[in-house]
Order: sequence, then structure tokens, then C-alpha cells
Amino acid sequence: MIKLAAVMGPTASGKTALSVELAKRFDGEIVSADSMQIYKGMSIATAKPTPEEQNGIPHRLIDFLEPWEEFSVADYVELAHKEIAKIDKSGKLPIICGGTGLYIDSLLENLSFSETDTDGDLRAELSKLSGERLLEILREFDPETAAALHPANVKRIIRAIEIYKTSGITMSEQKKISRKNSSPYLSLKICLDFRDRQKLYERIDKRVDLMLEAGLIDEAKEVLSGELKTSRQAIGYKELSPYFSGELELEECIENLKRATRRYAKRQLSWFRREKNAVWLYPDDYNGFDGLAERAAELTEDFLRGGSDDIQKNP
RNA sequence: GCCUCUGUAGCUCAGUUGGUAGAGCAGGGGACUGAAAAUCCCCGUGUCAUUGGUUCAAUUCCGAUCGGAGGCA
Repeated sequence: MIKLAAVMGPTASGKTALSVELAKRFDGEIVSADSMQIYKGMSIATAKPTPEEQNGIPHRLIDFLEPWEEFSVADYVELAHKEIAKIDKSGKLPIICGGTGLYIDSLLENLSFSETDTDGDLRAELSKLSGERLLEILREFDPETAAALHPANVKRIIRAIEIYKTSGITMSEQKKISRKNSSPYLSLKICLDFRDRQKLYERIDKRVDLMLEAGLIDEAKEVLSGELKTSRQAIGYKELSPYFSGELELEECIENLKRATRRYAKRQLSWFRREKNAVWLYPDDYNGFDGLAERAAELTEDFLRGGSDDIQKNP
């Protein structure tokens, strides 16, 4: 079993600072779990840790992909396992840090994904059909998954059909298969949240303003002029696009950007809340960053000493 | 000072021919297995400004008071 720490939480909750602090104290290296910080050039909008913020701690799986390259959870998991293995081999503590819940869980639970890749043509073909019709198709071979999907959620239904059409295995079967291999990790999961949601939102608003000062507009222009794939989903560019095209005032786009970020944070929280065996830390319970860091360090120390049983029980 | 309009959910406003009210936005909750910063689902009680009166019953009608907007002097 490889021991590792994971720091998760919504955007702007202070994950970066905390993970770097833990890395400093426990001789760790960071493996990012962020679906957008992986891209080169997309630095300001994704709040990618700057060299100063990284503070000498190696950050892996950040800033290594071109925005026009495709990427998915399966790719992430494969890369992350390798990075963790390397860090572990060097005797250091792997620290996962990020806000992409799907990536973190898939990694820590060691899910195995099906052999087949995605099928763009099939997706295009299927997306011509209505959600109801797609559900009917899915129901023929995978009623279980069909029952769990809402007709409006076309994207998910298509994926479920795609899995079966390309591999012959249904999604519900695939889910079982994916859990065959137990996880090689023993993890301390630290989730960040604010007791006062308003505080989080204030931080988000403020951070967007800082991004603008740091040159978000120019970065957006640059990024939007290039080809985008998975990367096009990043919050920070698509919201500014109506400004560039003259459809909306800048002020309005900025408001939309802030709101989109707030909603994203809310979705992240709803993912993390169902996390099993996680320890929740609330920055607004402490006077400053030091208190929070101290508490996180205590938890980490206990965890590394072997008191993992305690850690597994979430207060 | 006088006249007119107006005061309903955090915001913008509907509405009740008198039986205590509903949309949009904001916000909240949830789902999540190869697009996940994506995709999708669910959620509306608020002294109907205050205070008297009429009435079986007033947020709705009438009066007064206090806000707000406009007009005339």
C-alpha cells in the first residue's frame, strides 16, 4: 500500500497553498488533479499555481498538454498512477491536489476503464436523435443504466450507448468490471470548505478580479484564437467570448464569469460531500492560514504514523 | 405646498372581480465511471410598507401615516 495525501475542495478554497505547505513539511511532491490546469497557455483562467506558489515543490500533471489535444479521465488516471509510483519510489510523499472530483476518485479507487476509446462518428450520429429515442435504444441492452438517466442528459446516454456499441459490454457491466482491482493506495483525504458559503463566493469574485488584472483578457484572446477540444470547457474564456464578438459589455461578461465559477464551486462541493472517509477542514474556523495548515499537518502526521484507522473515520 | 403614480420572495416585477400569492433572475440541494471547469435533475411562506376602518373574511376596498418616482407651482 502506498500512502498518500489528497487535498480537495472547490475553486478558490486554498488547495494550492495547503498542499504546498504539506509538501514542505512532509517532503512531498504534488500530483495535480485538475482537468484544466493540464493545458499549456491556460494559466491565468485556471489559476494554475505560479512558480512562486509552487515554492520549489515539484508539481506534476500541470501545464503539459496542448489545448487542441483530447484528454479524458482514463488518460489522467494512467498518467497519475505513474507519477505517484515515481514519487513513492523516491521515498517522498505523493500529495494529490485538485478540484476535479471524477479524476480524484477514479484515481484513488483505482477504477479501470474499458479498452475502447471514444467514437466521434458514432457520437455525431447519435446526437441527431432525441433523448427519449436514445433512451429507448439504450434500454434494449442496458435497462439498468437507462433507468438511471434523465432523457435530457443526452451526453450521458450517448456515452452509455457508445460503450456498448464499441466494446460489446454494457455500461452497468463495465462499472462492475472497473472495480475489480482494489486500490493500491491508503489515502488521507482532506476536503476544504467554508462554513460561510458567502466567504467562498467573495474569494471567487475577488480572484476573478485579480485574474483580470493579471491579463485574463489577453490570455482569453490568445486561447480562443487557437483550436480547442476538451479544453474549450474551461471557465474563463467562453464567458468572455461575447465581449470579443461585441455581443455583450465586458462588465456583463465578468459577472457571468463570476457566476459560472460560483456554480462550479457548488457542483464541486456536492461531489466532495459524498466522499467517504474524508476529513473536512474549514478555513473560516481558523484565524489564518497557519492554523489551518497546523491542523492539516497534525492529521497528516497521525496518518503517516499509522493511525490510519482514526483517519478513516470522518468526524 | 398641491396633484398623480407606486410600496408583494435577496433583486426585477405579476396577481388576487375580497377567501393570506407566483414568475424570471439570484440562491439552495442532488446526480455523476473515457467531454467532468462539462452534462443533467429537483427546490419558491413572503409581517403582500405601517396603522385604523368597512366586512363573516382585507395583501386586495376606504382613510391616515411613513418610504420611493414623476408632474404642477
